[in-house]
Amino acid sequence: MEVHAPQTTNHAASKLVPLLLDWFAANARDLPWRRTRDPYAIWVSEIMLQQTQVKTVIPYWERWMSELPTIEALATASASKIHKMWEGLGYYTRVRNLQRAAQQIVWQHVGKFPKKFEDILALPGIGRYTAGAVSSIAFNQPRPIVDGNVIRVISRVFGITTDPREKKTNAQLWVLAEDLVLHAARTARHASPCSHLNQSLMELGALVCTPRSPKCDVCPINKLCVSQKEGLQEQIPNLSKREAATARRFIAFVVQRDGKYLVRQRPASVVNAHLWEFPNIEATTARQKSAAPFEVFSAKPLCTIKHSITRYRITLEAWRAKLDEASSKNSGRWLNLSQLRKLAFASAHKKVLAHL
DNA sequence: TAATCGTGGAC
DNA sequence: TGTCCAAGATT
Repeated sequence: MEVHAPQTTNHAASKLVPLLLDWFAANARDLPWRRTRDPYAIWVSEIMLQQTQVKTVIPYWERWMSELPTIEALATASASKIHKMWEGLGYYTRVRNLQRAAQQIVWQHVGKFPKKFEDILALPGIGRYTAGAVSSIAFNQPRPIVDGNVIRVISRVFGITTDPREKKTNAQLWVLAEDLVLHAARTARHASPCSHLNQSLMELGALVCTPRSPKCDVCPINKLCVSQKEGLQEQIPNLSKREAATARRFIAFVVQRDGKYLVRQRPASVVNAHLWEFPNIEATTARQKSAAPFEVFSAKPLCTIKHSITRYRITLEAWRAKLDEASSKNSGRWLNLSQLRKLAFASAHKKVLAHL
């Protein structure tokens, strides 16, 4: 077999790949989705893991695979069920795209998860990273991946000091990641080399090559690492700083009548779309105060929840309140506690619910 | 392209 | 305790 790989990085790849594969074989965590090669199960794990820590995902993934063990089961599940199963994970568009993709697989691929990279990439909610992850992990195909871990590991090893989010630098990272996985594909010493090479980069980033205080002394590739040699571990990756968070305050109204509470479902195309909440308004200055159809009657708030959504630091005060019948327009539903607990609530409002 | 989308872990 | 940020995708 003739292989025409770029000369520049092939040398580095030939040294890095065996070190990474050996390290992964000895140090990989026993994560539940690593006990299967079912592409559906691996796909679900990848969607859940987007911007979400492993520790958080594990119980969600276990529950999901128990309740919705097949693509067919997901494709036909109710919207309320999939939202409830995702409750607390955040980025709720993910779960709707997951189901849309399952339905697309049923129509277009006879219910069987596609193996062709372009078909995987065409599914809703699957971008370049996730397509590469499922291709390599489930099917051992030599497709590169670049996630937050890989950005850190590769940019440190190769001493890349430019911002990895810049187009040019990002493209460079994908090329380097591809060099590595292509080299792994030619390695006969390990089973599933593409799967394990890609996972080794992420695992190394998660366990050793961490954002702060990387454990360079136990790193399997420290002798090849430019950052380690030059002491640039804390400078790389060179990410620009985030915008400072903005404070916002919301008032939620807990209205009770005959053992039932008034709740509403958030509309599409807003934060926490489709999730349930107690009626609320954003607190503004007294001068601009908007007329709320509620009259607060308790002297103290029921509870005060502090949380953050993207770049907003939010304080949510929940008050017992009466409905102003004159101005109320039947916006919401009256449900008892048992019924409320079956709905998917936005996280802050779920905490309010816990106080009732 | 840059902004947006959630939440909780970790230090 | 505030800050960063975690197996990104979409618009």
